[in-house]
Amino acid sequence: MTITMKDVASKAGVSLSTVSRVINNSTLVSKETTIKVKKTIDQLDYQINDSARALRTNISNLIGVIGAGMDNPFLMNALKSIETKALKKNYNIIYGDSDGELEQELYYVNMFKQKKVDGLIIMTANFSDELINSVKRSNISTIFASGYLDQTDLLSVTVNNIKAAEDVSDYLFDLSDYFAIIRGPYNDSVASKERMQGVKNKYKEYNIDLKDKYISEGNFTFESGYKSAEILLNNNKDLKAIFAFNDQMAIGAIKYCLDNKIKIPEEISIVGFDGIEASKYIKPTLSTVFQSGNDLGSEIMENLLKLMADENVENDNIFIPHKLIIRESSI
Amino acid sequence: MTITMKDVASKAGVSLSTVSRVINNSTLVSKETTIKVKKTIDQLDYQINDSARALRTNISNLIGVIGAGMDNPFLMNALKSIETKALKKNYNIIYGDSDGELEQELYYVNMFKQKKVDGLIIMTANFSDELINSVKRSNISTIFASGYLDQTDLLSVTVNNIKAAEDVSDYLFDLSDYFAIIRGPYNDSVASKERMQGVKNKYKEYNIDLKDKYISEGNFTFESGYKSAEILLNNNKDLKAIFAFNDQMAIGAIKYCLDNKIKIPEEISIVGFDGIEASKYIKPTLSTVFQSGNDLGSEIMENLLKLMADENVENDNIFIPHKLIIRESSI
DNA sequence: TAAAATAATGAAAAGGTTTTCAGAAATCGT
DNA sequence: ACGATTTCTGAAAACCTTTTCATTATTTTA
Repeated sequence: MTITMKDVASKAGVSLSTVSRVINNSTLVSKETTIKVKKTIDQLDYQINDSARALRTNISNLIGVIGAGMDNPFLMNALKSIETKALKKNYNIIYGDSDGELEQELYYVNMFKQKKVDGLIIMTANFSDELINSVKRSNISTIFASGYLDQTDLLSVTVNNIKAAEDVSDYLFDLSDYFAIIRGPYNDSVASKERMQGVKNKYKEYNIDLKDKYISEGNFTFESGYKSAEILLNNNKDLKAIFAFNDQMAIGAIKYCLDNKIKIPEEISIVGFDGIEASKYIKPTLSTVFQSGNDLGSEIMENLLKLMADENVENDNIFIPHKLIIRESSI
Repeated sequence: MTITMKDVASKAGVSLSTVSRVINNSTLVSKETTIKVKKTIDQLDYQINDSARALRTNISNLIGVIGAGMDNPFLMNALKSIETKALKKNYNIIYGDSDGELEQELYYVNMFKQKKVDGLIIMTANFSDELINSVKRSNISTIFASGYLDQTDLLSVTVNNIKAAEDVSDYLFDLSDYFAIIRGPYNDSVASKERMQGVKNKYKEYNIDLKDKYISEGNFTFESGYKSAEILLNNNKDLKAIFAFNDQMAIGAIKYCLDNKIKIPEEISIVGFDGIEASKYIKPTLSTVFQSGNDLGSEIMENLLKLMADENVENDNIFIPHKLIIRESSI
């Protein structure tokens, strides 16, 4: 039923090989033949069978991406950028969202192995050993992109979470004797872990005790930010500043303050992380660490392409720029 | 280099066919052989070659989705739901974002044809004739999901944009003699067109003149909402209500009002569309037409699976529920 | 117990490409 | 004008599965 190269060949009166050559822009076919074949391809509305091609060439033109959280605008910006870059090189993105479930992640890695993806991008919240091992065994060119990796044989692209958190800490210590933190899930997020590290570094540097009651665990949602703000403000009567590990939680925290007539930034300063578009359009506008999803995506793809081409990649851990942007939610 | 079924077969001391049978859970292989083969598969870490399988079976286990706007949380919710449902049936999602470019869309349809996707979901902003024709020619089971389609041989799943806009109109006419609209791009969005139709219906029903100056064209971004609010408020001194065709634009409009000390809802009521999570966390909270991305995704997949299984689908145009939710931004 | 049915296995074809190898036709150099 | 290149084309193998058909071994039936 479906039209194959064979049909094209016989209709055009040439051999299979010739048709294939035309399709792949081989130089060794005469101009007239090329035209003739192309015309028949159009006439028959012939479509390449990518499975057959992939089988033969061992190239799938597929890049697998495993991520956590399609409700995360920053991640989606990065994904969009990845997709755009990929398409330019004729790669299609095959995306699997794990929702943070390890089992899902492993399942996806397996599926992607079977699909023989040419490259793999891991943007999961956490990098479990099982995941890393499964990826390593696969021998697929892979970029990790939620945080730093200490394994020298693996490549990561990420914002410098530690440094960024240190920047925020420095800024907030200027405003107040201490500040509270709305972090991500304790065991499930590299980014959260790293940002926490940055905070700890600064608390230590300034010799200030980082008490447990300064810290609340959220899960990167608006709602968890709202609830965390309530807890933190109740437990710390003189609290003057909160650092939330993403913008959604920061916005949730702001909402809690507004609902409870707590003045921002007069009574409390709030800083987020990511710099999503919405952070500019809430009132008060949100102070936040801006990182560009576009930057992340570009850097990921650039390096992945190098990796796939077996070129040397200069650095194990690549950082994208970040910038603390002060807006109305902090003073 | 790569391990194939042949390797498994010879190591396990059985034939190729037997290995294949074990992998595909055929009943006609003895218990012992099954165990033996499975063990060797584990030992060798054998992975199926999906290209070969797809070539042979003509089933790719791939579902193509073409969408516009990964920065649209509602769309992403739907996509997430699609993906979850798909995975349960062992389908992988291959997503292409067109950014509203027709050329991109056609390109993706072509790529997906070549990849021999088993099903196709079109969530682009607009359904151009070219796109529709290309899809039709492909003979791939397809669901359209941004708006209603009058072609009886195609299936669409969408919120009832017309009815929803009528609901909002009725509500706003209760508040004020007229209201302004922030719509989507003129030619590029079915949803916008349909919602506009709903508005027009009600203006007509109540015999009110829908003046051009009541309408501003946005592009579904925060920023365009902000700018549109400025234009509308400047051109209509006694304006009491604005209907924005999505939540982002509504939030942008709110921001403009707050920036300019225009009281919401006392001086102006604002209603959005979609009911994204953020609409609950801005201040004032946003009145909006809620539709569930989850509903949309489920309904799409359910019908797509039926379509792919050649089952009859009862309805050409399937509507998912919507609900006008009144919050603080309107009275 | 012999014939018939069932269960388990293997050999081989088919699916649609790409690519190597060989060969024919055309062009070149001298 | 002849052999040597160069240009173009075709035949056939290979990629890795699934599946049909045939075959052997086992169990059932009368």
